[in-house]
Amino acid sequence: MTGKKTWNQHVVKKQNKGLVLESIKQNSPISRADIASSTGLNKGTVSSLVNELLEEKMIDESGPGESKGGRRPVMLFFNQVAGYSVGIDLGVNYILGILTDLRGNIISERTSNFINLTYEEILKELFQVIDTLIKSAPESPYGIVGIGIGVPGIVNRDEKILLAPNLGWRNAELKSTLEKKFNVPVTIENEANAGAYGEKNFGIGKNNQNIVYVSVGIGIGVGLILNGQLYRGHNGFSGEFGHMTVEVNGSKCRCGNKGCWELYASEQSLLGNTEQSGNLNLQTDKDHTLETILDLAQNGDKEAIQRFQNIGQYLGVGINNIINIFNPEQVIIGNRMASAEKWLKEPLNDWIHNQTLWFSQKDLRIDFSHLLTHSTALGVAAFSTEEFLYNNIHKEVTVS
Amino acid sequence: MTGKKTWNQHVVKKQNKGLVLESIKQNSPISRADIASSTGLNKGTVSSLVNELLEEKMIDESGPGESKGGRRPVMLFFNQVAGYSVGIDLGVNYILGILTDLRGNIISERTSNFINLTYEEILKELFQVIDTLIKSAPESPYGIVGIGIGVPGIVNRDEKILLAPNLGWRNAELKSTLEKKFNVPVTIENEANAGAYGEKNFGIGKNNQNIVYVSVGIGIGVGLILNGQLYRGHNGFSGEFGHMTVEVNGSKCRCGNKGCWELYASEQSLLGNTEQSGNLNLQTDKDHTLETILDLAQNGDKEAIQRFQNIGQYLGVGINNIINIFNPEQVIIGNRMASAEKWLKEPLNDWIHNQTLWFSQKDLRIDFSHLLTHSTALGVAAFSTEEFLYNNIHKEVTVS
DNA sequence: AATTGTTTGTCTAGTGGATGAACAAAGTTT
DNA sequence: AAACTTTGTTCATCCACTAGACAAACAATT
Repeated sequence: MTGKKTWNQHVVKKQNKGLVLESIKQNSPISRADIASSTGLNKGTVSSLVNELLEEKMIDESGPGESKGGRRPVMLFFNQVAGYSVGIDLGVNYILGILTDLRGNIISERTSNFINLTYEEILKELFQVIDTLIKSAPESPYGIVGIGIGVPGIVNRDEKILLAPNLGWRNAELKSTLEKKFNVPVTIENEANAGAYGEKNFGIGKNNQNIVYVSVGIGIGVGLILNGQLYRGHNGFSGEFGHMTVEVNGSKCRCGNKGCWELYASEQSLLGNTEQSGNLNLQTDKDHTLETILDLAQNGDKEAIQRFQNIGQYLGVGINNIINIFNPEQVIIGNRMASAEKWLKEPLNDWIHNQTLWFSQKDLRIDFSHLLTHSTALGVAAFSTEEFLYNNIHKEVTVS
Repeated sequence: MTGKKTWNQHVVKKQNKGLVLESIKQNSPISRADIASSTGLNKGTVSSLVNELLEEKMIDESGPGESKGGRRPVMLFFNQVAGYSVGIDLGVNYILGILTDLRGNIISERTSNFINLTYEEILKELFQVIDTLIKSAPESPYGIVGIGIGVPGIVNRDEKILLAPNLGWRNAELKSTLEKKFNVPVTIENEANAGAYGEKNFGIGKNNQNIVYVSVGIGIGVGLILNGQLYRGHNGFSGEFGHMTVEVNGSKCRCGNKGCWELYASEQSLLGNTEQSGNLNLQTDKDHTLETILDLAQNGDKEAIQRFQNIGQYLGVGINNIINIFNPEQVIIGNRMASAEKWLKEPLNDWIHNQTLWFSQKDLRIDFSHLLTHSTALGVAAFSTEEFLYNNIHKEVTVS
């Protein structure tokens, strides 16, 4: 019988200050008077909160703006370069690292590709990527506000990596290792969850409150934004849609189950590693990657196109289930497979239009990510940024 | 850019008062001092809030309790008879109505069975049930605090019934009709959502924050409690799991789709109305109901038992998907089919233990409802109660 | 150019609610 | 009986928001 917090005026102030900051971030340039009328707060309250934010260098004052028939307003801007955030997409055979400002603009980027490295070797590579990114950050009042890592695996509520099958990791304590080394807050999150968060904040999912993000790569992961916030499940590992049964008597999956969705609708299926890829026989049938098959399709290869269309349809099967379950506003298809939008879109939409209950199709959007491979890195970077913006503004920080 | 609320001391007071009331409701009898230490609020604050609640007759003071080595405390009780709530489970061929006190204890109950009535006839029946229940309520300070109706259909965010296929309703404005007639707040909710809420508040789902409630009757509906609160989806109609695809090339469903879960795991399948019920031929094969088949199974009829086991397994298929998706703490199987727990349990558990990812099985409970057919009515009654308890305690109410 | 009215932003007094400490009442323990 | 504990109230204080007055800065009108 705890967990519940008492409420006092400190909470009120923190919330209102966050509200003012949010208002400036979303609508800058904006005057104090406009903030007061749009938030409903008193002019005086806004004035004092704005002054605190100015002292903390979270916002900037510019010269006077346009008059609306009276005294000219002082325009306020969100200081997006008050600090920087590091976001890492840790893939099976690559690291994609970015440095973003507080608005999520990518300031610098660094990638590293590898095959079959051990945990220690990947860690070394990771340290190097992060080091380079941190060094590339311009001088700023708050410096690096945090590091976020997106991983293809199961992360529990304590941000411990329980299992990352494709990396061969188990029970990795990455968070504490990194926090000790870099001395900033570190967030570890599942790749699909982070991608969903990235799309909500910077991508095509802006302003939507109920989003299902389907990350289609080697496997399939799903990130859920429900009622405007990321849903993680009881232990932190929701969204394991990849192992949803779509054929009760289908092929065997390495998870032990049969007929799992990701056998039919992921890169695995495309590359012909499963029975389901069927009789197709793409020339040599070996050494193909998503990229080479994309090239073939681009050049009109019927077999390649057929494979994509097949995947599109199976994506439809699973997404249909998801829609009936969640009644989302939007479904976003992201990660590597999103590059094949051109061939996936039609069979996918066809399946859904024919199969989904009519009332669930109302107001429903199905989109392909525009951030493509950057959703995850942007998402994890945003975790740190948000944490910094709305949980640290009440502290008495000495600004350099 | 609205929707967000400003925070002021009124909100703080309302929240704290709710916290105190909740504390008394959960832990009565309890003293003011204990409330202060368990909530973290100041003794003085608790004292003044408690006195307001006493004036409002929401709580009662009893005589002194046991001393812990000093002055004896004054014990406080939640006044569960300060008002009453009406909850209705509106089924396809029955109405189950209950009157509950503020703790969800059933005070009186009334059912009505019918076949093939028109909307107007059902309405008339409904009015009569509600009237009887209201008249059965003892004298109390607040009287009837609200009426809740659970319906087997799609309810949107404005609580309009968009579609109730088995009732043959479309676009029914039940809420306003009832509010005009009875002049109290009315809540309309989907039957499975209400059932989930009922189980969380009064049933086997108490104290769990992430619950999936599977209502198995003629169809299958699912109610979701995520992060401790009911998730309704963007337009209010999440949980249409009944039409989740479990066999891509399965039998045709009336929804237009193929291989829907509810064809294989609901009463429909049990009663032999679908291809899936297979070669079984239960004597006459007609005029059977869930109850008669239960009787047969009870008497050791192998065919009947086989049918239940078959359904148990298919329940496992769908629930397995649900677990992988939501990583819930608990799955509750409710509604009419829950009576067959004895035969369903084993095949269901077997399937899940074999098929579900190991990490999702951690801390997972699979339970059958004990409230049985009462989950929904209790749930909708609780909507009104909760609304009354935590949104009306700040008003200046004149208590009779 | 003077007047009038509007908009912006600050300042001050006032309000509501939480807090901490003092205190009385009513116990138990020694 | 004296000393200590626990309970619950009271009161002065603190803190954040609000209302309203006010000055500064501007546009529109005369």
